[in-house]
Amino acid sequence: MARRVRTTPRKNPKQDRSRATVDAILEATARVLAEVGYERASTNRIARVAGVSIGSLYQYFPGKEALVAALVERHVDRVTTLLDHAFDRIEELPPRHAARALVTAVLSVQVIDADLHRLLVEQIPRVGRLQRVTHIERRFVERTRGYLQSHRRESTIRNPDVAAQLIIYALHGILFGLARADPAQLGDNAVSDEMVALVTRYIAG
Amino acid sequence: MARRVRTTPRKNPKQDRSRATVDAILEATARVLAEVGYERASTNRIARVAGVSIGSLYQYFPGKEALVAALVERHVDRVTTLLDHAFDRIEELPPRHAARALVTAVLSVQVIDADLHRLLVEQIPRVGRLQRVTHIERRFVERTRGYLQSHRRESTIRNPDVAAQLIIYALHGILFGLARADPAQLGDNAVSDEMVALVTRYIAG
Amino acid sequence: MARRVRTTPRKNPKQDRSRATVDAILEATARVLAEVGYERASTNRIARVAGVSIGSLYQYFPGKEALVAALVERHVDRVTTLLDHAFDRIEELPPRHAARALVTAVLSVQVIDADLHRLLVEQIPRVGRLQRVTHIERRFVERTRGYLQSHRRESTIRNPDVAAQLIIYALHGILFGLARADPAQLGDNAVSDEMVALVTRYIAG
Amino acid sequence: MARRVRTTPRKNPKQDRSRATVDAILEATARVLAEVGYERASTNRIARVAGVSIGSLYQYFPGKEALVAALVERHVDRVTTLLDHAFDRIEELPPRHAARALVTAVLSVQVIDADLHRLLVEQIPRVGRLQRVTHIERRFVERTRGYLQSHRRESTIRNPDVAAQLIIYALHGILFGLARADPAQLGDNAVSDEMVALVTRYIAG
DNA sequence: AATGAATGAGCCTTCATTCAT
DNA sequence: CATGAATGAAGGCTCATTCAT
Repeated sequence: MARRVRTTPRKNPKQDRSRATVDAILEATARVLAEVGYERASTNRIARVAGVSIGSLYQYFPGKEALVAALVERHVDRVTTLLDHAFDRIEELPPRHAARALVTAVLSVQVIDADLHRLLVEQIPRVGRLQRVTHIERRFVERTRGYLQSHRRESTIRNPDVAAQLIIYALHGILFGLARADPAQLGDNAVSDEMVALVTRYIAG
Repeated sequence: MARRVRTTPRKNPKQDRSRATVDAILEATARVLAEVGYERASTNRIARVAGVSIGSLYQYFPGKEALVAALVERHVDRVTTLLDHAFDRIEELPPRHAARALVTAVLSVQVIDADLHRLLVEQIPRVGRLQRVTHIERRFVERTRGYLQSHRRESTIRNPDVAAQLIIYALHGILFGLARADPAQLGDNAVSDEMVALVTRYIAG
Repeated sequence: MARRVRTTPRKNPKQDRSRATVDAILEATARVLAEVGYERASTNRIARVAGVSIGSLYQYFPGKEALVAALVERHVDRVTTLLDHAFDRIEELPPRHAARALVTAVLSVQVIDADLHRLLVEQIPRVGRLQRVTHIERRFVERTRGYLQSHRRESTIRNPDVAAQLIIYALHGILFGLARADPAQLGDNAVSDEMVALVTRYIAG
Repeated sequence: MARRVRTTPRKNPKQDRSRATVDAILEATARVLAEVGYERASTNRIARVAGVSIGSLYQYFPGKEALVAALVERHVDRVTTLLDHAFDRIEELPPRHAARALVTAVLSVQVIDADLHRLLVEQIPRVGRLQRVTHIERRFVERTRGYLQSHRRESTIRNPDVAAQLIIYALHGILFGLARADPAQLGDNAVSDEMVALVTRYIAG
């Protein structure tokens, strides 16, 4: 179904000049992706937007997939970091407050780079190893399960495995559903309060 | 940003032979889309798979986008019909039971044509008018809001507008989250029960 | 050392129009090859010279190698036919006269398409299956050995295996040596007489 | 037809380090040429194999053709030297023995650098001044003619001009014919004896 | 209507070559 | 002198689309 194509960078930039080039290329990739989508994003276009020759682009990345893969990598790293810190705090809280912290954490993913995140999740064909985007999700699920397990006594949840998935997928779905329907709502307190209510009633019944 | 291209069928098949041709083409489109993705699905390939000459294909569809659009159209129609019937029944039920009926309805979307649905939602670049896929979602939200409003007295929901969105997006997210993570769970009763619990506690909390 | 690339034609021309296209392409391939050599012969250039779009070229041939392979095929077929007829006659002759007939046959290869033959033998990188050019040579050797064996009694040759190779390679070498140094000599009777002498003394010495 | 490109080295290595660099580059050129052929031999690749930066390569050679030209030059020089010494001895011999000495000399070309020789003769596009490879051949012919002329009395040859060409081209052809068909035979005494017989009968017939 | 040959814009990619460091 | 980042012309190839038959 999919030819395997190398998606790892070709060389690690050693000099400052090259690092700048690589950055410009990735920045341009994100922009072009946002503007015209994966399909219509061509390496030539990306190079042009980056203000870099097509040759330079290929010096560092073996193709379009690699560009996106690098972008994903970077984004996943950032989000994972953010997320782990958030959960370190949540761990200590009782369900009532954990729910709000959780919702806040999920919403904050948008903050890092809202457009990019949607882009990467929605627009990228799920070819091969790009699935790393779902890594974030798995990690969210993992930590949520951990929480539900250790707070079993204070919670109505009897099946942490399933519940953790439902919670995360639900929040994720809400996030993107709202983004699709009307992004403005994402900043609305009434909305986040309602999200908190949804989760609170579920886990603290 | 996007060339406007005609995406409506060129002619309505009046004769049976034509209808058969059109069907073969759409079927082939779905298959090829599933096999290689939108980007690498070529009209020539689709024509070949359909056992039809490329010329004939263009006789009925003005281009690749139109093929996908027609596929979407067909799918949306089917799902919408299914959905409307489901909601006609839900309307009558009290929140406790409505929750289960709703979950069932949402899960049944998968039943119609699981792969196609995911395909259309995930893989199709959001170019222009393909957003019609989200039509289904909007309709679900609409009817859910209707339900919440008319059953306000029996429910804890105070903000039907927001709540309807959360519920639908949440269920949608769960549907696809599970499909991504482990499709087998979709048939698991423990899972659907938990989904029901999530919704029930929220609206009948 | 060499990526394997398909070198067989993509489709067999069914209509007259396509046959004409294929012919034009092959003719152009030969011309371009002669003009600029294999390395600098680009598919785009060939298409241009053929008065055909690059797309058409790729409709029939998957790449440069395939073009040359087709050319080789055609040439080899022609030469092989010519050669077999010549040997049918030689078979009957005593060594003295066989030598002249052989020299004539070898020289006649030039007649079919002198430039093309040199081109194919000399200029084509010996990638993979292009070695079919040497098919001609092997066949010449084969039939010469057959002759030497069946005429053993009238000849001084004791080792037909080696001798057949020497004779053919020698004549081949002379052919191309003269062509390189001064093609005009190829039509000179003094030269062909001397070639006959060389072979005659060797086998009927 | 061919852009004129400088093919002479840019500077003469004066220091030992430079000479080592140049040698490494030429060695790498030969290796890469043998591995992937002229067409796919890139200067970057050669530089990498030579363990030298691409910049350094261009410090000494103005381009790819120059690399090959230098290689040719070196090879031609070596072979010419070898050949001249051989002929100095042949000059003194009567035809019977001269034939063997000649065959030995021709075969010894292979010894110097068999692969390289074939490479240079066969694979190098006949662009422009690379024809210098044929220089060797011309020189062989020259000296053979000289021999035939001065030994006219002991020989059956009446036309030294033509005969010299035939002999050299024949031996050359045999050399490469055998190399193509089965290189192992090149070391076989039965084969060299037969080559001697071919020449002996011709000139001393 | 159906066919499929032909088209050519445009994408991906390589590689000889330059030049600032 | 050496380095290697950067360049961009040019080639290979695909594929949406048209149109003569």
